Amino acid sequence: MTAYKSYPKFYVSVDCIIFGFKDGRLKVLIHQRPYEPGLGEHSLIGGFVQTNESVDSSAKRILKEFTGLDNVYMQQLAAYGEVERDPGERVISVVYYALINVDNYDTHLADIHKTQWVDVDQMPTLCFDHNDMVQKARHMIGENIKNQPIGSNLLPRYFTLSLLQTLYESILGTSIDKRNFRRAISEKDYIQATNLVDRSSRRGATLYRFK
Amino acid sequence: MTAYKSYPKFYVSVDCIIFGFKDGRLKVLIHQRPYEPGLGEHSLIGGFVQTNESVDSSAKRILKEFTGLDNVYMQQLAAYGEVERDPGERVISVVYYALINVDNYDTHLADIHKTQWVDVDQMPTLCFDHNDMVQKARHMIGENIKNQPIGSNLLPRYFTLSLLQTLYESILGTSIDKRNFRRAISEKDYIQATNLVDRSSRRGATLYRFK
DNA sequence: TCAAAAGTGTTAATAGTACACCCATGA
DNA sequence: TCATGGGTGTACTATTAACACTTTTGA
Repeated sequence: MTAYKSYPKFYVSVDCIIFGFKDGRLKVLIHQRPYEPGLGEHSLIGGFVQTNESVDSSAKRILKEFTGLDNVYMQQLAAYGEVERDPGERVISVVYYALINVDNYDTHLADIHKTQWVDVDQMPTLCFDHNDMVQKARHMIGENIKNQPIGSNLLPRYFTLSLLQTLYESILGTSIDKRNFRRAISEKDYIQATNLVDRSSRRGATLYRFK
Repeated sequence: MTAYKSYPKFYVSVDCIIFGFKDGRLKVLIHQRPYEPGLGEHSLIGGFVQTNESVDSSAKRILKEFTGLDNVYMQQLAAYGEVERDPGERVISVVYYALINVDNYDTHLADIHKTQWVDVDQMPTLCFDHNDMVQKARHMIGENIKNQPIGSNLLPRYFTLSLLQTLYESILGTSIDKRNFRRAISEKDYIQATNLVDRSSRRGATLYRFK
C-alpha cells in the first residue's frame, strides 16, 4: 500500500524523568534496570511504545505504571537517536519529564518497581545516555519556572512561602533573596495567600496555594 | 540476546523545517510529497531514518540531499508520535529545524526535488501534522533569536542593519523601533561594522558582519 | 529638487538587585 | 529568655520602550 516497505523499523522507547520535591530538594525517580543490557544499573523509568498508543500516551501509561499517577504535568524533552546509545539493540528514545507531588505517589508501586528518589545534584551514574537526559530536563525546568506556575505540580496543596522559595532555589541551583522573592511572588496572580497557618514553626507561617 | 523481542518496531522519519530569508521575509522550504499517502500534497522535506545512522545524522543527510548544504545550524524540535498522524502506516517523526542562507543553496537540487519557498505567514495546508510543526518551530526561533546570533545562518556574509532588522521583524512578527534596534545591535559583540558600503540605496548603508 | 532609505539621543517606565532588622512563639 | 523561622521596605542599577528629525544622493 505505502512506499515505506523498503525502510527499516526501530524499537521506540519512552524514558520519563520524574521530578519530585522532597526534604527540601529536587529529586528524580530512578530504579534498577530490570533487563539486559544494563541489568541492575541505575536507570530512568522507561518502557516501549506499543502499536495502539501514541508516544505521548505511552509516556502517560509508563508514568502511571510506576507512580499510580494520572493527569500529571508532563512535557516532551527530546528524542535521543544515537545508533549505539543502547548497546543491546538499536532503540530510539523519546524522553519526557514530569513533575509530581511526592505525597500522592503510590509507595506500593514504588516497592514493586524498587524505585527511589535521588537528589538531582547527586545523581549516580545512570545507564546509557540517561544522565544527559536529566541534565537537559533540569535546564528546561529552570527556564520554565520563571514564567509558569509549575511549582503547583511539585508542592502540596497548601505551602509556606519558605517552602516555595526552597523549591525555586533547588531548581535554579542558586540562593534567592527572601524579600525579593516574596515581592515577586506577591505579584504573580496564580499564587494566593489563604487564611490558614502552618504551625510547624514557632511563629507560624501563612499558607499559600495555587489558583 | 535482549529482552526487547516482544516489542513492536516502527518506521521513524525525519522532517526538516528549513527556514530561509528571502525578499525580506522568513520562508520555509516545502515540496510536493512524492509518494502515497498524500501524494502531491504540500509537505515538509523529510525522509526515513536508516539503520546505520543516528537520527541527527539522518536529518543532516536529508538536508544535504535537498539543499546541497552541510554544516548548517540545525536543532531538534520534537518527536511527533500520534498513532494516526500518517494515514498510511504508523510513522513516528522526529522534527528538526534548520536555518540556511538561501544564496548558498543548490538550485539544481531544488529543481530536481521541486522544492519551493513559501512565506511563513502564508503557509499553505501541509500534509499530516506538518503545519503544527512549522508553527512550533517558528515559536522556537523567536525565543532563540533574542539571545543567540542565529541571524548569521540566514543572512549573507555582509548585510545592512536595515536588512537585519527586517529579518528580526519577520521572525518575531512585530515591528521594531529603528533606534532601539540599532542600539541593541551595537551592544552585541558578535555583530560588527565593516568599512564596506552597500550602494543599492541612494545614500549607501554600512555593511555589517557576524564575527 | 525631491523621494527614499540611512543614520542618530534623550527621557520615562519598568524590572531587577542589594541589603538588615523586628516579630511571634514554643521550648 | 532565647533560639527559630516569619515577615517587612527602600534605594540603586540596568533594561526596555517611546518618540522625530537630519543626512546623503541618485533619479
